[in-house]
Amino acid sequence: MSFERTLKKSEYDVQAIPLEGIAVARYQAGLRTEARIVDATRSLLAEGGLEAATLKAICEEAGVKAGSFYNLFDSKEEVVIRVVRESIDAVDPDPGGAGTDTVDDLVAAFIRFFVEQPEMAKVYVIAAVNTETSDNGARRRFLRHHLRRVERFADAMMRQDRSLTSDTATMRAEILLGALDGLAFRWTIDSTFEFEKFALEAASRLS
Amino acid sequence: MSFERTLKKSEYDVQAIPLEGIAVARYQAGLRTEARIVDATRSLLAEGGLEAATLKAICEEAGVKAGSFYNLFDSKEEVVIRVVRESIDAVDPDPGGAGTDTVDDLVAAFIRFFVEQPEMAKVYVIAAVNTETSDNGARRRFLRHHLRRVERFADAMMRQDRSLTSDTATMRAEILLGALDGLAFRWTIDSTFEFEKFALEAASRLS
DNA sequence: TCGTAATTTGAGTATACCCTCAACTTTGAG
DNA sequence: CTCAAAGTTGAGGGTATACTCAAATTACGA
Repeated sequence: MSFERTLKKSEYDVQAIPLEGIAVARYQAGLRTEARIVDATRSLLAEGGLEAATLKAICEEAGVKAGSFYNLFDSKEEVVIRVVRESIDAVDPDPGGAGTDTVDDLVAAFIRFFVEQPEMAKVYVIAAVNTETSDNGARRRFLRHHLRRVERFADAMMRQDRSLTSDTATMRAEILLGALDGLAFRWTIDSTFEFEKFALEAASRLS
Repeated sequence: MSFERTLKKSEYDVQAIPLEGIAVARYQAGLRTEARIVDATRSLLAEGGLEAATLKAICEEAGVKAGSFYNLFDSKEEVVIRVVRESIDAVDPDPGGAGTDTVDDLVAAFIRFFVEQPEMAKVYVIAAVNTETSDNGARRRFLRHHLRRVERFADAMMRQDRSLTSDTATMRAEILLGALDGLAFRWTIDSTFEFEKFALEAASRLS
């Protein structure tokens, strides 16, 4: 077992940024292929979830052979996580992190992610649950993402109510996010569940 | 595609109960084997989750060959679901359904399931999420189980507060269960999360 | 134009899984 | 004791998966 790992092309910024002393020149062809693979993955995930996004399907959709895929990515998981993260970021009410978002904004963004991109949301849930035992790195990424979100919710709560201490705000944020996650999960089991209505009700009771 | 399906031995009550006109006599050997398979599955699930409970592992642990397994069960899923269900029933505060359980009882039972049988709880979550697209029967089973639970929570809430209407009680029950599920999910990602503390806090805010 | 290095190929490896089935052995009621 | 039915065997079918690599091809800076 080695602690080093090969850095893949896709991990470098566009156009040859040196990293750890190693420069990698990117060709246009490679960048385009990378984009096609990411697009193909996004489309497959949005259409049929994780089940549909097999390596074979991704490569066919992207018009690429498996070898090319692995020239650019370390694993299938890598591209899946990247796509899911991009999808979440796409509904962020305050991408710049200016600290101006309200609790309502954040709740609305959460709801929007699940309502507008249900398959992607399910992938997120499944990946988060499945990841636990096996991949430690992925698990930590999910945790970090969650903690950032808790912090933003807590900050928004404190901006709204100056008398809140940081601790109680964090606790309330965890509970509100827990409820939202749970209701979203509820909805993945039964798509007739009125997720939005319940989520808004929960938010009003918990913030 | 056929709408009929073969009934397996394990689906009959012990000792030859006729069902749909077909009687099946059970031998002691078969009953013992069935028990060994269920025990092996429970032990593997509790130890290493779904990942550990492969057919091969189950058969080895039970000291049985694959053919024997399939003489008794239709599929691996069948025995897994049975074990998970039994585990949930094992912490039921009111197994008889006498209608005497309080909200606190139900919350405590929920917490106990996750704290005492974490791996089993994860299996429950994973199975519920994964099941969605593929197996429709399993999905409906999970949904039915959830709805029963909502009903029990709602009933307990109404016993506690006579002024509650059935609708608002149901809504509150859904939200409380959502929060509990979400917090449990949160805890599967990070085992240092103080699940019990947050769950109790959520319960006090939501009931 | 040249040569290095990025990219692509695609057949193949490795592996894991659930499940089947025809032949054989054991059970236990009558 | 008999014998039909229950139970058992275990090799292997079928299918899917993610991933590898040596060799061929292409891009593009110098």
